[in-house]
Amino acid sequence: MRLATWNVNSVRAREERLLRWLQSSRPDIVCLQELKVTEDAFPMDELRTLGYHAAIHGQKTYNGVAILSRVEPADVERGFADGGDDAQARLVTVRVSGLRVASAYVPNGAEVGSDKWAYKLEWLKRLRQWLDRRVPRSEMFAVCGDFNVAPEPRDVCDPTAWEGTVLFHPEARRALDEVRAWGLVDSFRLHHDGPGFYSWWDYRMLAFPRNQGLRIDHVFLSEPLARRCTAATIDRNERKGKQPSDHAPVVVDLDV
DNA sequence: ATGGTTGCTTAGCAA
Repeated sequence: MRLATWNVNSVRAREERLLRWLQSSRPDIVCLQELKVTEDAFPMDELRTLGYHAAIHGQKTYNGVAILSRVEPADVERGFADGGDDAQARLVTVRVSGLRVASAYVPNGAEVGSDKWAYKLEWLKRLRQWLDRRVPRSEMFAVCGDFNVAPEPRDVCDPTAWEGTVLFHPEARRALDEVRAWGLVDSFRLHHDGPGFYSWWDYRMLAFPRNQGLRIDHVFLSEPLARRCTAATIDRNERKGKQPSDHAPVVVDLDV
């Protein structure tokens, strides 16, 4: 089974590329982030033609997440449902093919010290609490998405320059560590050790051709599922060409 | 400190 995550940065702007990529990569399950549309504007008919169902948590203009799957999903859950502020559409969860899968769009945080920064740290804390409350560690579980945090120096093109920014800040890394301490395995690092692997490159300053990126998109797996992960890749090719997203898809293969 | 780019929405925000 092939599982992928991709921040498409507007599903309308990326519709053609998304459809083309689905046909070439043939994933069974795809977590999408930054749809920037409500559910009624989601290109459901086109995706159905390619054989996908979709669980959508949409929002106008900002955010918006979805999970595409070849098998019809069950138990669709939107947001944390923890009694806190769920106004921003950043989390959707399904059960499908014996797995539980979550698509997450962690807040960017704008600027260290801002309200949005506080919201980012709080959101990661709520994600850990949600895992504690809702997901048994024995489950085959994957939480995939744009975490807007690079875990380690090897995940950053220039760690010294990026140190202390919202994407590579000690507090954000600690908050992500707390999420992972639930018992999540970074699938990409099961298969690749070195630096130089990134999933996001700024549109500006020729960041992509210079490979000045960060690895902020992740597929985190529960222990039972991590044991079945046979491959993990970042599809750099999808960042090339006309009108790419600023993020590349991350793809894992699972022996399930 | 600022700028560089893209997307959504209509000059400015978010990333």
